[in-house]
Amino acid sequence: MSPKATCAPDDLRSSRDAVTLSSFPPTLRNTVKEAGDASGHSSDNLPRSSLTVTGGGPASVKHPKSRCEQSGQRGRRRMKANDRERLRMHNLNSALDALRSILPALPEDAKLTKIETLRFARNYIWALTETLRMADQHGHTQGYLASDLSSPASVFSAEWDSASPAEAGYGTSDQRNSYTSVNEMSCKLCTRDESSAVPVTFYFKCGESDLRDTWHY
DNA sequence: TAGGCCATCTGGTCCT
DNA sequence: AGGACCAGATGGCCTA
Repeated sequence: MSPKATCAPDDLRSSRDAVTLSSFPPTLRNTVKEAGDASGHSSDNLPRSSLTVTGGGPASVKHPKSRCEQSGQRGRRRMKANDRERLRMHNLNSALDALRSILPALPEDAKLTKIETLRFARNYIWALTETLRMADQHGHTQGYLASDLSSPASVFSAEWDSASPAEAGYGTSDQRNSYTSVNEMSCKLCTRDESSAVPVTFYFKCGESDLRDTWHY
């Protein structure tokens, strides 16, 4: 009942070798680049320490010399490294925002956390892949998929549901709560052309679950 | 108030 | 040598 992905999506670990801008589609790549050029000053990721020094971490304990106290070449190198690291994290957050933006629309005020975004994206990609595979099996690939494949959003409509039918009890008045606390997200994918469409509804989770927990109709 | 999430600082490691 | 990446630690903010 629970189809397993043919690929191995479990390894979400990114590495400097695997994740590069060139690995993104042009549109997303541009988005990421723009975010980088903008120093990651998105509304959600305003650098908190651009003007004030916060955090400091264990280093402030283990290494009494703070940012302000460090002097000389060592201090300058450290400050440059901090700036680079800050920008790197801003770029990473911008990329995550770009990823959120291409995922199926969420209810208002239901912004996914970082880990939820990654997990949900993985499952969403898997669901799209399965949909294509099933459409191909039914011989419906030629007509509508070929022309729209570059734009999944135009091929599929996605409807959010607070919970799967089997777990309808999870629904609460608080959408955000129902999505994140319960750790359940479901997405119904339908092809646009109902006549030739393969009706597929996926329900999957954004929590720490294996794709084996994903099921479809 | 506890717990989750996040931004930041920092030193270590690897790569160019 | 310098930059990129990573993980650990810490404090701030928010919510239940």
